[in-house]
Amino acid sequence: MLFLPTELTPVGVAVDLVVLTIRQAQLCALAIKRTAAPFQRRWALPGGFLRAGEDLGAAASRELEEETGVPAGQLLHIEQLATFGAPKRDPRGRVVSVAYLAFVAAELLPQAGGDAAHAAWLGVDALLVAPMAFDHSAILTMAVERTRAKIEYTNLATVFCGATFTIAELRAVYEAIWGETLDPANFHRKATSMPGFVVEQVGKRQTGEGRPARVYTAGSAAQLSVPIRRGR
Amino acid sequence: MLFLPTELTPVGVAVDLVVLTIRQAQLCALAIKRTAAPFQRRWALPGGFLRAGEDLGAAASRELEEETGVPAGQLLHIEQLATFGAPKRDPRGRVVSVAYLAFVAAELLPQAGGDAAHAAWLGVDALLVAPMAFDHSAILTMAVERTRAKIEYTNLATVFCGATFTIAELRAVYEAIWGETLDPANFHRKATSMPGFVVEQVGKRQTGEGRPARVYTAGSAAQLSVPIRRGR
DNA sequence: TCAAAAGTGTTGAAACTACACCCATGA
DNA sequence: TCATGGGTGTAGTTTCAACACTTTTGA
Repeated sequence: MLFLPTELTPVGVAVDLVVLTIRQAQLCALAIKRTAAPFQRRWALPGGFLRAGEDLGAAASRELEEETGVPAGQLLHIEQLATFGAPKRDPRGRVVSVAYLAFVAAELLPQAGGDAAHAAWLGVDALLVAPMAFDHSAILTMAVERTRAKIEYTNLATVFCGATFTIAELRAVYEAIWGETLDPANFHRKATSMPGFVVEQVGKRQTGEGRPARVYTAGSAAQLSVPIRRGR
Repeated sequence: MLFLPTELTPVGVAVDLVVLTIRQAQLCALAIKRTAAPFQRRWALPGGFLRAGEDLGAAASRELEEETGVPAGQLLHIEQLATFGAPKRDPRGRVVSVAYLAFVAAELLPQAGGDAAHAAWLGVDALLVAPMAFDHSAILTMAVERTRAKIEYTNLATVFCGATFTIAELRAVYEAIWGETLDPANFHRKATSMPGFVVEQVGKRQTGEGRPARVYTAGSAAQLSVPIRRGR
């Protein structure tokens, strides 16, 4: 283990982001349409190179704020997903990319699709059938799988809701991410009885027709003692 | 997103390994005693720099074989753990390290402690109380947590056993990794009734006193339909 | 009064824990 | 025959899915 930099091939270190939110009952990811070669006109994940003296997580947070305008904070989750480093993944040179996964509440996002037509929120299923730039389809696939698994045993689904939400809104998050419907009665019982999952607030809210629902905020239990289950 | 290499700080990309096995009913990791500065005489994880044109996973497998003599194959598991890239994690320069987690059956390992005194299998608890080189304590901590969680819902505990094993030997793996005892009767029922977890072989084996036990091999189900549970 | 969504009750099935008990071997 | 660990039986408890039913609102 001799040292830098003589024996080393030049390697670029990049950070790519899978930013997920829920729009129109669909799990959506932020995608950027490439305007230059390689992979011109294909969709790509937002990302960029690591800066001098910058921590990996800091680079990811910086990119997230640049692309969405949302500063790192409470109604937001960001975690490292995996690192992709196949020798030929970028035709221009050797680039190792550390992928991050972020969840953002839709209510925090600017109304429009972003700056011009080159950035868009696209449903992940639609995005995955189109060919994406680089190995970004593989990154997105892994991100969606991780997300589907993670909301089972953590309270991270609450991040997709705003600061306050009803149990039905929280259930809609699970249904959008898993693509299956859940029994409203059983989900309600489970969510409200799980210690630390959600915290009841004063007041009620009506979302369309029917009886108004109680309002909750996210609880403090990051790990759920009993998982929320998908179909078996 | 202009390109390489002008705007980039020189970054070294390394691969570090957490290699786990079970010895004397203890979860043990392979550690290397550093002989040079920095962190001279501290324990470090095995690792090295990524080579030109080499995939990350290939670099990890290569390091694993170099350090343990075990070629990548059946009785072995290796997966990416996480990437560590704090700016000051290596005092000699900027190094981003992709950590991998490997499980090896003890029976595959050479009998002695390895080549000389600078490599050793140490119990993870003992290793974690001593100060390690770089941020390797953090990497090892994450590896142990991942391992403890992962054997709950996958069949990876079988990797720590040899090609064939008894249910009691498999139970001993869980007990070593979790540091708690499990009910032999209930564990036996669960392991043998789980579809695809273990496959019964002809023959029996006696491990010390008592009735000889049936012999099994690992089944094909990577994910267990119902988790093996630790104490709640 | 009706439709719709929120929320509670109930029941039968399944899974789990704890532990009693039998089986097969060596000493 | 005793000690030891392998393996099966079983009873009480807990969890869960399914769905009936009540509550609260707007139209």
